This record gives sequence, structure tokens and C-alpha cells, in this order.
Amino acid sequence: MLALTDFSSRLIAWQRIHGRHDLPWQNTRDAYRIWLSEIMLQQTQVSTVIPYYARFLDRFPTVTALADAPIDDVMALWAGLGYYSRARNLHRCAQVVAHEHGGAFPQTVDELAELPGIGRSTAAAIASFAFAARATILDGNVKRVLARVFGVAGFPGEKKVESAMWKLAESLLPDAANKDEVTAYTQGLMDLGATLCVRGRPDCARCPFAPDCVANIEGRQRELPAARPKKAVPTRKTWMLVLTDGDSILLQKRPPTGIWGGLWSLPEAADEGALAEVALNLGGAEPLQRLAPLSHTFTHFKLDIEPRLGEARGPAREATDTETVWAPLARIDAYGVPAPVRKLLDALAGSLI
DNA sequence: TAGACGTGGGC
DNA sequence: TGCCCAAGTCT
Repeated sequence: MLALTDFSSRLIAWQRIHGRHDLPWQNTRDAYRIWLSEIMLQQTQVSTVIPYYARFLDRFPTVTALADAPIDDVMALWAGLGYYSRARNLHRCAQVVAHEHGGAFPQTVDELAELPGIGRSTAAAIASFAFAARATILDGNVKRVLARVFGVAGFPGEKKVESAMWKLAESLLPDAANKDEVTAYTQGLMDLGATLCVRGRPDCARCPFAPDCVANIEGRQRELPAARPKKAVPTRKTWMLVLTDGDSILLQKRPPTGIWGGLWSLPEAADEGALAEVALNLGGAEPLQRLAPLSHTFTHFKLDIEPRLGEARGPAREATDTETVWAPLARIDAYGVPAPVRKLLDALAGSLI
């Protein structure tokens, strides 16, 4: 077994030379910037986050600016990044910080973890980066590193395995570390997992833990960490209505919870006939025109979409209880629209011009 | 507590 | 192509 007292010092030394030091959210102690990056980086890769992060900071330079913004603006800026409860919680968190904490983030892990959208690992990341707190993260990178270096068996998503990893991660924290050491340690955990100890083909030759790593010594890099148990992915099918009025299309606000919660999307129905009825009620003329079907795969199900194109010919027959808006196709980016719907509308805009 | 919750990249 | 998963949290 690797000498535990050596883990943190070796990691810190490695991070200082070989780690990442120029990501957009590094080289600052600004809790707002660190928090924003950590929320965006939840289950999302660095390269995907970078442009979103830049746009958010540009539009919302401070937590107060974000708190004061309409939720629809936040959703529009978040659109395409996925996991939209993060955007709703981001906005709520900004309001709590602005109005209940005087605009300053609390500095302890426990207080941070009480805020919306901040769990145990994100709280530790913010506390260590912004306030040099001695707290461990446990994200996908750390789980992979720990599973390999220490030979931790079992799927890390399982409660029992995850609990063991939290304990292990806690035990590895450097003690009496100064601010820069805390930052280098936490960043080092992420950097090692993201740049060397990657899932596919880990670069063990450059790893500071190679001589002690269980996976490396036993040639079990592919087996650790244990894979998620396979599960069948169910398929759902939906019919979507692209109702046009000149250069505008009709969007409806989705309910705040569930898939694409709080985004603007197309009216939907469970079959062809039901969609025709939806179109009629919204003032659409018959018949509807078939568009190319598309398929979108989520983490837990596959969605087959049958889009239908219709033209508005009259006023809506009845008021819907769903918030509705006519959005100019050229201004669609002002609305938070799900990625596959956005692709559909972009293609349509191209063909209509 | 296991399932819901997005999207795009890597292989 | 299709499978796996990424700086997780919430319920």
C-alpha cells in the first residue's frame, strides 16, 4: 500500500510542474467566478464549458448582476449546456447569496453545501479554491484516480463504494497546508484524472504514482474503476409542431421540472392525430407537412422526434394554460431552446431563406 | 436510495 | 455506429 503521508506532497509537486495553470477560472480567489465554473463543470467537460463561462461572465460580471437577471435570460445563456436544473439552481443560489449573505459567498463547506446546486464535492472545490479550506473533492476524476492507485473495487456510483472513497479522500488531505498548497492539491486531483489518469488510455509513464499504483502494477487500468452496470435504454416517441407565422415560430415554455425544464420548446403531442388537434387549437392550417425525423439520446432514454410543419392561418381557438410566444427565427438565441430543437430550427431557417 | 437529469467527445 | 461517460445534485 502506498504510504498515505506521501500522497499529497507528491501530488502537489506534480501539479506545480505538470498541472493546468491557465484555465479561465484559475488564478483567482473570486468565489463568484470559481462557483460559476464549478457548477458549469458538473458532468461537463472543460472544452464544452469554456465558451459558456466566457459568455456568462461577460453578461453577469457579479453575483448581484446574475441575481437581478430574469431567469429566462439565464436559461437562454445556459441553453445547450444541459442539466438545466443547474441553471435554475444557479439563479436561485445567486439570489440567496445576494440577498441573504450580503453578496458574499459563505466560506465553509457546510454553509456552501446548503446553497442550491452545491453538493458536497462542489462545496469542497469552492471552499478550497476560494478560501483555502482543507476539504476534499470527490468527482469523477478523483474516483478514477483513487480506484486505480489504491485498487478500490466496485462501481463508484454505488453508495457503499462512494462512501469508502470519501473516507479515503479525506484521509489523503495534506495537513497544515498553506493556501497555495491547498489549491495545488485540489487542482492536482482534477488534473491528474483529466490529463494522465484518463479513462481510455492512461499515461502511466508520466504518472507520479506509477510505482505504487495497484492498477499499473497489476495491469488493471481497464478494469478500474469498475464500470457502471448496463441498463436497457427505453425509447420514447413524440410529435413536435413547428408552427410558422411569417419568419416567426411558436414556442411554449416547458414546465419547471422534468426534461428540459424551464426551456422554450415546440408544442408536443403523443401521436399524429393529437398533434393535428394541437395545431388547430393554436390557429394552424391543415394539413401539416412532414419534416425529417430526428433522434436524440439522453442518459436514461432515447427520444424519437417526428416534426410537423404548419402555418398559422387564424387566431388560436382557445387560450392554452402554457406560456406561449412567437419567436423570430433570426432571434431564436434569445430563447433557451433544447439542443435538438435548436438544430431542427437552424436547419429550417437555412431552408426557408 | 436509486433514478432523473443533457449534451457532446472519444474510441 | 453505438457505447460509455464527463469538475454531481436533487429527490
